[in-house]
Amino acid sequence: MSFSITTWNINSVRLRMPIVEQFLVRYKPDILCLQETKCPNGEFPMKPLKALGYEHVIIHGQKGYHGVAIASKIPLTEDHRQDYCGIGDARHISAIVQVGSRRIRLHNFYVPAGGDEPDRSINPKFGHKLDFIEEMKALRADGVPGTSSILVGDLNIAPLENDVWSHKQLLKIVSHTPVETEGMLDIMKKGNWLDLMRLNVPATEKIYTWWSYRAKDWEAADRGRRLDHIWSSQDLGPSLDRIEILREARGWNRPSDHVPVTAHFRF
DNA sequence: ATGGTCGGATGCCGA
Repeated sequence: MSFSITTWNINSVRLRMPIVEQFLVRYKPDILCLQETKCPNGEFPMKPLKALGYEHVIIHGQKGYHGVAIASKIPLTEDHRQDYCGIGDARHISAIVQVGSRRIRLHNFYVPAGGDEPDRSINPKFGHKLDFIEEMKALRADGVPGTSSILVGDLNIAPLENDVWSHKQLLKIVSHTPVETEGMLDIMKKGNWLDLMRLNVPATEKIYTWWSYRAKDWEAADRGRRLDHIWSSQDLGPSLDRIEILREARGWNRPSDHVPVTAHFRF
C-alpha cells in the first residue's frame, strides 16, 4: 500500500485556505501537517478540510503566532501536545497513525525562528531556539518497540552546506550558524532519526523549501534554504518511494514563503 | 548596498 504525508508552513491558515484546498485537491496526501497556522482553536477552518475527506483534524493553536495542525484521511489517535521550553507556545502536536500493519508515532514541529542576532546574550529569541533544540535531543525515533516514527515540520534550520544558497555567506545568519546546524545533527544522532529528504539526494545537490518574501524576484535570485524537514525512524527508510518538493507553490497566488514537502512511502 | 516583504495581537513586532 502507498502512504503520503506533507509538511507545509502555511503562514496563516485562514488567509491561505484557497491554496491549501488547491493543494489537497491536486496532490491528495493522506496526511497534511501545517505550521504557523496563526489561528485560535475556535476559528480553525475545519469544515473545508473535512469536506475534502480530511475527517481527522487535530489542532494546537493560539492567537496571532505559531500554531500547528494535522489533517488526515485516516484516524489519528493518542494525540498530545508538548510545551517545549514551558512558555505555552503552540509549537508541537503528535498522534499515532496505523498504516497497514505499521503503527507510526507522528510529530509535527514549529521550531522558533530565533530572531536576527545569533548571540543568546543579546538576543533572547536565539537563546529560546537553542533551548528548544536542546530539549528535542530527548526525542527518540525508536523509543517504543513496535512503533515507528515520523517527524516533520518547519525546523527553521538548514543543516548542510547545500541546504542554503551560499554556505559561506550564511554562516553567521540565524538558521545556518554552526551552533544550530550541529545542534540539529545532534538531535538526529541522539534520537536515531533518518533525514528522508537527503536519503536519495547527494549532499552536493542544493535543496530548498523556503524563499524569502523580501527578494524582488524569488525565482530568479533563487536564494533559498531547506528549513522544512521530514525525518523517520531507521526502519521506514527502505519504504520511502520519493520526496516531492512543490517549488511551484511558491509562485501560487498569495503564497506562503515555504512550499509543501511530501514523503511518499510504499509499504 | 546592510535594504527588502509579508502576517497579524497592525501604525508595531515577529518572520
